[in-house]
Amino acid sequence: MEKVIKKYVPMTETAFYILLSLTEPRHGYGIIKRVEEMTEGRLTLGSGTIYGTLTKMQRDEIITIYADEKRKTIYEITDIGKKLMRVEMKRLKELHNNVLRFEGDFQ
Amino acid sequence: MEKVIKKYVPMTETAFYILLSLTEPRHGYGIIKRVEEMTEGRLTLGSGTIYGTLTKMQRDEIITIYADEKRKTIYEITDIGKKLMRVEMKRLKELHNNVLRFEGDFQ
DNA sequence: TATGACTATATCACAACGTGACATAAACAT
DNA sequence: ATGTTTATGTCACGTTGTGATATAGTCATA
Repeated sequence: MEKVIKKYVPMTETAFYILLSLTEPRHGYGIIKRVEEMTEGRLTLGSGTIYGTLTKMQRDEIITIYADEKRKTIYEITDIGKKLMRVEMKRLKELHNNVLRFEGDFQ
Repeated sequence: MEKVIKKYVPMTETAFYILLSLTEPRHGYGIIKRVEEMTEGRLTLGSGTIYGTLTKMQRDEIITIYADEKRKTIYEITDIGKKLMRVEMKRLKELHNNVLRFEGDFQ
């Protein structure tokens, strides 16, 4: 297990949705809009969050630059990033199982 | 929507499992053991995490003291805490739906 | 009865994270 | 021209989880 996966799991909701939006290459602003769409407006990422996180993820080789246009830096997910997502998704399934198991106790 | 719910959602995995373990009243150390059990050993909470979080949650009336024995302070979840858990569980279901929708893209 | 393992709580410094404010500027429609 | 949207970046701030450190009671066993 790569060290970087331990570092990123458990992932924050923010980081998870950023990576989930990279099913195809996108730039920062495009990610913000895509996350809004996927969460039906519930989640709007701040500019500090998105550009800070993208820089950090690029440093850790979770994502990489796909294209560098004048006013857009477009990122794509790497193979390490995909592996990270598989691990995180497994954790989210465990979480979901526990939700189903115990939700009756909180009604 | 109570202010405290906005403050606690999205919840960290740690906070979520602490509350999920309170399907019945427990003390700090008992919560640590219960969370280990629920996650099959994956998650062991540090002492700083558990006692810090319990103090904070008590201050915010998410949990309350159920019994105060010599060497054990036993907590239970409040009605506000249960409502918070219902909101958080709804969010986790949205997350899980998105996992199912897009997991194929990360294989 | 001493020894070690386990139970139980508490505090502290530290690093990491998300956030909004602020700044800058290009693109585009009215 | 004017305002809105697109687009990126930096910064200070508060919150969080964590492990180290400390303290101490309980319990089995050698």
